Amino acid sequence: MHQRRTRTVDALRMEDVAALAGVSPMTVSRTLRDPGSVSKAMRDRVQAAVNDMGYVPNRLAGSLASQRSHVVGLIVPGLGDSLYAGMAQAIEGVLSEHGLYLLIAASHHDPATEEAAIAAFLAQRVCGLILHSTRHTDRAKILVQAAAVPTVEIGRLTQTPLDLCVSYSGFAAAKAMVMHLGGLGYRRIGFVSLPLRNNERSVERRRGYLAGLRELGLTALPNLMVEASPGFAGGVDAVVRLVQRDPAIDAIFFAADVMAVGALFECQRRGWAVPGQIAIASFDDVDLLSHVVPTITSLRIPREEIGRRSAAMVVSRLNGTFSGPRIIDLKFDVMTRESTTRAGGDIAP
Amino acid sequence: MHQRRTRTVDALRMEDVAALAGVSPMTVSRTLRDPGSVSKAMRDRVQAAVNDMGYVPNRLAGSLASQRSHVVGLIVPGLGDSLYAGMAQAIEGVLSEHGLYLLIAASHHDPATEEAAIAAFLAQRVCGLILHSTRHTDRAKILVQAAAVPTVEIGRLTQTPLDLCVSYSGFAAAKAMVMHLGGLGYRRIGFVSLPLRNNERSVERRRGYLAGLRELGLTALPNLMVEASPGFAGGVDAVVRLVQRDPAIDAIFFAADVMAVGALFECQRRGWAVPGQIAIASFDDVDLLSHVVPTITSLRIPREEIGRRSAAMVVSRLNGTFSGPRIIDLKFDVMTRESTTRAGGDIAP
DNA sequence: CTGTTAGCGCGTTCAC
DNA sequence: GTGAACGCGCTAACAG
Repeated sequence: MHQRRTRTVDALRMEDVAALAGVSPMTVSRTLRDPGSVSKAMRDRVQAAVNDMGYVPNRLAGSLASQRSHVVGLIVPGLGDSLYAGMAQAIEGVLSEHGLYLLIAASHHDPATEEAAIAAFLAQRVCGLILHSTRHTDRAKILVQAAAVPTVEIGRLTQTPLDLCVSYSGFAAAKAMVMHLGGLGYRRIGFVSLPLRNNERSVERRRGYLAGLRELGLTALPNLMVEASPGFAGGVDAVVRLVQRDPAIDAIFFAADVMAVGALFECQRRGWAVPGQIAIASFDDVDLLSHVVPTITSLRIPREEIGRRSAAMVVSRLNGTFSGPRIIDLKFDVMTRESTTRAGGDIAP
Repeated sequence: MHQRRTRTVDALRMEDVAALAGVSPMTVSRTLRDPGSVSKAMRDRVQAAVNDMGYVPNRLAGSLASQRSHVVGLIVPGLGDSLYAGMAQAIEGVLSEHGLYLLIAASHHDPATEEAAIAAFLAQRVCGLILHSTRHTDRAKILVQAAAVPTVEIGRLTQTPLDLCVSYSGFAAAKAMVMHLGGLGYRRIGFVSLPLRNNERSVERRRGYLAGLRELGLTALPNLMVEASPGFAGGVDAVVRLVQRDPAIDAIFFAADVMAVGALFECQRRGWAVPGQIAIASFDDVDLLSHVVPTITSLRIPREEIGRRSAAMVVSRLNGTFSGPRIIDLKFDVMTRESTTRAGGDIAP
């Protein structure tokens, strides 16, 4: 015969609280989840017992029973980059207002790593998923769609999201900046890209650059395009290479903010005037850009808004109050600053 | 009579996989958790069935049954600050190597908010807790200790941790920097603090500053100490206030990196020579400090190591392989850079 | 408004 | 090396 297994664990259960309060466990459960559904007398008795004992409900058991969890999964390339950290911060803020928690994993721009994280999160039965990447393995797509959990992709505006998408057009943004530089009179506009491998966003920005040139009637010169590693060092390296290849270059558009700042500092060290000899423009408006001397012209990307809206979409899907488009195209702005000012005066006619 | 509740949910269970593979659910469970404990023939049959069906196990149920979860909770002031984001990144890296996941919440430097997050995480039955703050409400302390879950505090070196602590001494670091500046010959050394309210780390750094002055035989002058808000703007504001109060000030030590950079830019705008008229030193070595012109002298804080070590401590506690001290005091370094170079030559005798 | 019953999908424990 | 029974702690569904 089996011997009845006895509880060796010391964590309190609802039953214990119920016993102290002299009610059934069900009343405790209701009191905790929906105090309004219980009479005031009961509620007070239960609350007192909960406080006295220091009872902490087991949400694992609750989620299993109710088939509903309170955890949203977020997968970003990494938290080291302030762009992703800022989005995560905004997401966490919205979720915590709604009693939801945030599980985070890093994909390191690798679809296989992302797939593993998705599988792990679905195993944890997350109630929603926010993915930075828009590029997934086939199995990842199948898993997400089978799980039928609200899923928002945020890294890029895709017309074929797994479910929902909130982002901005990197193509349009890059193009707008090139047009802006052209409007200021710049003609030899260089472009510094992030690594294009496994990164559709980089590719998209580069396409925007090329489209901008075309619209301006300028020829894309291979000498004016380089790929650089992220970070200050990448920008330093890139500006030096570009000027060596084409000393007549008059503006450089960097596909990421930190690179632009690194390049600016390198110009200062070498005595290259910014603006004057070289104008500098950047993507993705971090605080730093409006504090350096000179301040750097850049694109203001709605990163906090992407975070908030994506979290809000998950929340409204869970509430059943979702309505509106599945794809949200947020706007960006060109922030004109000192680093692109023309010598003589202002905007060319 | 009760009608037997029928499963309306479509998620697969082990039973389904087991049926397809022609084995018992138990064999599926074992195959997934410990493939070595099952014969190769069984293992292959089960794996095939799992893949065919796209089965994703339910870890909520698993954790409930085994009384063991795979989720670690992290509570930081916020993810917006790159310091915390960097730690979170390092923690996530170590945890994911060990099959653990990271739940994150922001405390916004508020003990009550922290308490709520701790309670929520314990309700989710996290298997470990990493807390940035070392200041907690009484109830938070009781909850953590009752949960008996490995807990690491990382924001500050405390001699009375809830359980474990990995950090560095902010007092010793601030003092070391002041001594360093004194050694370079600076005598009117100003100090810019972060808000002191609800922030033991700020208080500790300020104590270190005062101790350094004392050791140098210098008097602490109220005019040389200001409190500023974090961020570039705080630094801009602080440097201006300090110079107005005491035009003879020869060095300023900022208790946070971004403030120091903001101050440097403001000096450039106003034509105050750095170094020369004012030397600038900073706390907490972000990349930016070694890229600006001039580069900024600062303290290199072992933030990644704090992240890695704290996660490793949780992991080893879970493994039962933990040994070693409960409090780990990591070392910092003074990084001497251009912003504190003396006019004539180098270090004073 | 409150209590009873019957699982949620697994892992533990034991027997084979 | 494999299977059967039982319960982890909670909530859904229903009866009163």
